[in-house]
Amino acid sequence: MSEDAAELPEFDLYSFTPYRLAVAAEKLSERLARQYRDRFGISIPEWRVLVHLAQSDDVSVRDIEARVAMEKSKVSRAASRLEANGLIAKTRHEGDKRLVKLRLTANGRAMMAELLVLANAFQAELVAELGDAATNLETGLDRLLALPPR
Amino acid sequence: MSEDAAELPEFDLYSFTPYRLAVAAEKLSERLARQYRDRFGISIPEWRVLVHLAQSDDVSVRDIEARVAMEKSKVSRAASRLEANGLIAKTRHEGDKRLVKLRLTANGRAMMAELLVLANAFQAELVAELGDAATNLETGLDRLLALPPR
DNA sequence: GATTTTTCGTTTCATTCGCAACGAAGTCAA
DNA sequence: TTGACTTCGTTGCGAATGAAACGAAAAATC
Repeated sequence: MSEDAAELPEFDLYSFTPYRLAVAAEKLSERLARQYRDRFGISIPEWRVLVHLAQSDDVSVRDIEARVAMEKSKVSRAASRLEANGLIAKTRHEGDKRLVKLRLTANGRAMMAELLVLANAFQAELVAELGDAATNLETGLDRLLALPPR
Repeated sequence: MSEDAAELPEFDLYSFTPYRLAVAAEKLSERLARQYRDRFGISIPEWRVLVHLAQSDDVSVRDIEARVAMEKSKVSRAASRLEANGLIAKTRHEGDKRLVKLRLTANGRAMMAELLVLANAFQAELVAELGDAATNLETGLDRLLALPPR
């Protein structure tokens, strides 16, 4: 008997965790990115650099690469744009001349003062929207982020 | 008195949910993408198209755009690559000639037979790795994905 | 102290992306 | 019918991306 095409294994995209996670992340990112863009004219990579600089001054590109999960070329380009826009200053490290020191300018600090308030509000609103599930989500993310790379 | 730079609001990047979610999603995606690439030579957009085609045949670009959360241009280009590689066939819809009908070729089906097994194994392994937290994560994602867009 | 190795940040290159514009096809309304 | 409007999929364009190559500087090795 001539057979139909073989059956494929069962698989449900909508319960596939990597897919769900990607869609959820994109959803939040887009929501947030819209705020940054509209209010401050910055992108997500730029946002990450700025946030890290707000937490600790005089950081190198390498530091940021390690701490905010971004390729160094991405960091480098984001930093250049931020410098061009007068939000950060780039100077050479005195001791080790390979390193760059990134630091918020006065303008940058002023902007971050606004931006961080907004970010905190975003987080609070999100937690409120999620209700009970907020705790579940964070527990899951904790565990996931703690998984060894492979 | 000349004042130091004003204090910035407290903000912790590592407890900021959009950031955590983005990093987690990227972590899983990368892990998965490596498998696809190494074993089958396909990208994530191509993967999404293929998976949807495995679930329901004769789909249009518009359908995929709606169901797998991808821009139509991304779908279109992914489909073109897949066609060039002989994994799917593109034909015009008979009734409405604007539409394209996408369908797995025999080669495509054969590959998906393998690929889907791998995907299921990936999911199972992930759940095992997450342990209890797997349920938490899914509950959180359910709620997050159900949030109205804004 | 000279020379190999490593680290740091930038830049080049090819690819991919999102957005807008487009032609083709279908729908709707006068 | 005819003309306006919408929908579908592709493509052109400029921007962004990751990977690799690069020069400069520091560290390690001999």
